[in-house]
Amino acid sequence: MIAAHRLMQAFNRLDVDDAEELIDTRLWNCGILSIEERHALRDAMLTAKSVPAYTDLIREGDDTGSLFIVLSGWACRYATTNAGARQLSAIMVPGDVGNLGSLMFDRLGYGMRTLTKATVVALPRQRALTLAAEHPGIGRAFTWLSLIENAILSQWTLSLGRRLSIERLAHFLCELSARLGAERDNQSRFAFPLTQETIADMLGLTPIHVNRKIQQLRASGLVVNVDRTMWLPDVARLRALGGFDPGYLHLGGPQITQII
Amino acid sequence: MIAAHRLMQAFNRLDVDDAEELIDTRLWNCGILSIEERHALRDAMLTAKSVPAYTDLIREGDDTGSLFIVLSGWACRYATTNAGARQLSAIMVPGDVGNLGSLMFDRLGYGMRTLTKATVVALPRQRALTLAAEHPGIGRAFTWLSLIENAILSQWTLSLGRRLSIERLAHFLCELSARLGAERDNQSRFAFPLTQETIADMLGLTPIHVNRKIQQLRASGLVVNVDRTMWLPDVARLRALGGFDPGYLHLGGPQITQII
DNA sequence: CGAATATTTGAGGCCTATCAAAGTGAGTGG
DNA sequence: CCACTCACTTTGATAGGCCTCAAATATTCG
Repeated sequence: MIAAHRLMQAFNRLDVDDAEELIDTRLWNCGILSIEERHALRDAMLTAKSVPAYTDLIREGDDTGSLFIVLSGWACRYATTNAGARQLSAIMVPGDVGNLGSLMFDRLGYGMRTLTKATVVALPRQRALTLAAEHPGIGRAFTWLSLIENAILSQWTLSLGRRLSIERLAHFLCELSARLGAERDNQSRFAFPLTQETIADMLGLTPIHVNRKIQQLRASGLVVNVDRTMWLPDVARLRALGGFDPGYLHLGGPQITQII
Repeated sequence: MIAAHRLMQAFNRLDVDDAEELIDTRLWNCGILSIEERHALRDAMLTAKSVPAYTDLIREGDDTGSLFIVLSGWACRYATTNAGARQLSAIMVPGDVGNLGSLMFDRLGYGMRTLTKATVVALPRQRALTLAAEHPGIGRAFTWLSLIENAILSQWTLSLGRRLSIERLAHFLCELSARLGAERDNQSRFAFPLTQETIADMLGLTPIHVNRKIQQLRASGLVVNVDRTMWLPDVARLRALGGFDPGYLHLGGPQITQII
C-alpha cells in the first residue's frame, strides 16, 4: 500500500502559461455560472499538476479529501470484486470532474486513476463546499454534473445488462464521440488512448473478446483506428447498432437554470 | 400512447390522517435539514396520491414536470433497448426520490413505474427548485441523494459487468436489506413484493435463470422466502457471497454537512 | 535494439439464454 | 364452495455468446 503522501509526490508542479486554457471544463462551461462565480472557480483551479499514466488519484476505500478535475488526459473510476475483476464506473475526458462524491462522502467505495498522462486539479473538499455555499451557481453546477453522471451510469447499466458485446462497444464509442464533441457531417475523429484491456473493464468483457468485436466493427466499415486515433466514418449507422441517443448527455447544458 | 393528463387520472386522492407518518423519507431524514426546512418540505408533500401496481409515472422519453417521491410501496426506473429488452437502473423503496434528474432535465431518457400499489408525492419541478433556492439545506439534500444514487449505480455496474448471477443476486438482496433497515443480529426479514421477472430485469438476467439461482440460494440456506416475505438467516455469509459492503449506501447520513 | 506492453489468433468449455411446457397460487364468478 | 382464469414459478433440453487458457505477432519505449 502506498501512503497518501507518497501519492502526492507523484504530482509534479505544472508550468501554466495560460491558465485560461486549462479551465475549459464542463463545470466551467455548463452555462450555469455567473461571471463572478467563474472568477471564484478559476482562482481555485490554478493548482493544476501533471500526473503520469495509470496513477491512482484515489485508491479503493481511501479517504478522499479533494475533488479531482481532469484538465487534460483521460482518467477513470473503477471498483474491483473480491475475485479481483475490475469494472470501470466512469470515464473522464478533459473537462470532467472525477469524484463528485467526495463533496459529501469521506469514503467513496471506488478508486480513481489516470489512463494517460494527465493534468489534474485537486480541489480540497472544504474549498469546494465553501465555493458552493458562497456561490449558489457553483453548487447548482455540482448538482447538475452529478445528475448527468447518473444519466450516463443508467445508460451503462442498460448496456451491461441487456446489450450484446458489439452493441456495447458501438454505444460506448458513440458516447465518447459525442462527449468529445468530435462529430461533423456524420463522421467523427478523435484521439483514442485506451487499451483494449481498459475497454474490456469498461464494458464488462474480456480483452480478447473486445479485440474480436473491434475487428468485426472494422470489417463492417464502422470503425477505422490506426495509431491511437479513432475514426468513425458513419456515425448514424454506429448509433443504430449501439442503440445510442445522445439526449441523456444533455450536451447543450441545462435548459432549466431559472429559479423563478 | 396515453396522454399525460390520462396518467394523472390514475392518481386517486389519498386520505391522509397522519401526514407526519407519510413523510418519513430519506430526504426528510438525511440529517441535513433544519426545523424550518422540514416544515417547508412537509408542506410541499401533503399532496400524496395512491397509484396501482405497474403504473407508469414517467414513460421513456417523456417530458417530466415533477419529482416523484415514493412514500409507500416500491417503484423502479427502467430503460429498454431497441430490441425491447428492459433493464432497471434503480429501485425505489418507501422514502426514496425516484427521478432527481427532473430537477434539471426536461427529458430523462428512462421511465419510472410502480412495482406495487404505492403512495407517491408529485413535487412539481418549479416547486422543488424554489424550495432548494430558498432553503440551502434542501438543495444540499438533493445533491446528497443524487450522490448516493451515483454510488449505488456504480455498484450496479460492478455487479452487471463482473459478478456471476448468484453473486449479483446475493449483492442485490444485501443492498435491499440494508436500505430497508431490516437487519438485526446477522438476520434480516422484510416484505418482498418483486416478481422474479422484475429481479431479472434488474440483474440483467432471464427470469428462468433467476429462478434457478434463487433455488440455489435456498438450498444453501442463505434465503428463505415464502408468501412474499424475505428472510435472510445469515446476512454475513450472504454478504461474503455477493461481495457486499454497505459503506457506499452511507446509511448514517452525511458526515459532512458543515460549510465552515 | 531489446524488453515490456498491447494486439491478434486458435481451441475448447462454461455460464446464461432460448424454447417449450408443466405446476402452483391467487383472484373471480357462478 | 368450486371451476376457471391469469400470472407467476418451476422444470427440462438445447444452443449460443463470451470466457479461459495458451501462444504468436505487433507495437511502444527506454
